[in-house]
Amino acid sequence: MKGAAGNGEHRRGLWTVEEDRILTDHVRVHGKGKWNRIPKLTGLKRCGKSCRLRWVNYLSPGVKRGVFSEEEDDLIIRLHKLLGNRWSLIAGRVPGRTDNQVKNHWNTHLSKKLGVKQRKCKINASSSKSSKESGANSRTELKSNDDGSISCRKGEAEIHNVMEDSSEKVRETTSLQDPVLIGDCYDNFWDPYLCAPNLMEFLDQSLDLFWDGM
DNA sequence: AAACGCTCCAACCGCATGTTC
DNA sequence: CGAACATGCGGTTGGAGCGTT
Repeated sequence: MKGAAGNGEHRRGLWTVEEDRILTDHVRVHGKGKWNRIPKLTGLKRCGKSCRLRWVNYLSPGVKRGVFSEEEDDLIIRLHKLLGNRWSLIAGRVPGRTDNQVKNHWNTHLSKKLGVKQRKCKINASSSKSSKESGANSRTELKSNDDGSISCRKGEAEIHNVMEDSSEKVRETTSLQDPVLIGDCYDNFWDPYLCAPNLMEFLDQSLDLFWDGM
């Protein structure tokens, strides 16, 4: 692992079964949050950030393991086309999947599958710079529900806004002449559905159907 | 069997934003 | 109001595991 030397206070690298058990027990009793206090309270030699990440990406009961289904792939591809590399937003729309999972899956499978060039897209704010420059609006408030599902309030609103913007752009461009791709990083990948005027309606319906089938 | 290369994904880092005091 | 702390995000790294030579 990167910086394996560490500072002596915190362990790094893969989590052991025992560490997982300690963290899980702690979260069961005290709930999520106050991650920085966990090392002190439990004796875990992990930093708070590491504890949070381990819980969110692996130990949380809402996290789905295993291979991505065709439906999930399709959903991610569509959302990525709209949102770019805003993994938390995308993950918020893919039940049971975390931003890290979605990001890894995209980088290792989907980007190859689609032949996506690893360059910045114009309007999707995919780079960390551009998303950071967009300020608070780019932030997502993810909340784990009691049933283990994940909701995303700010993200929901933003997806809505992005879809509106995209839909508007589509209307503008399609009324002129040839359709223009939302992002310029998709070669040979043109999805007529995403460029329909009723883009948002279509996507929301797709998502509803998708979740109904889960 | 050993060496090598490649793939995949868990985990880390830096930074921005949000919250508390 | 501002500093300190907490949380969350996206990019990146590195090592385990697997296939190939």
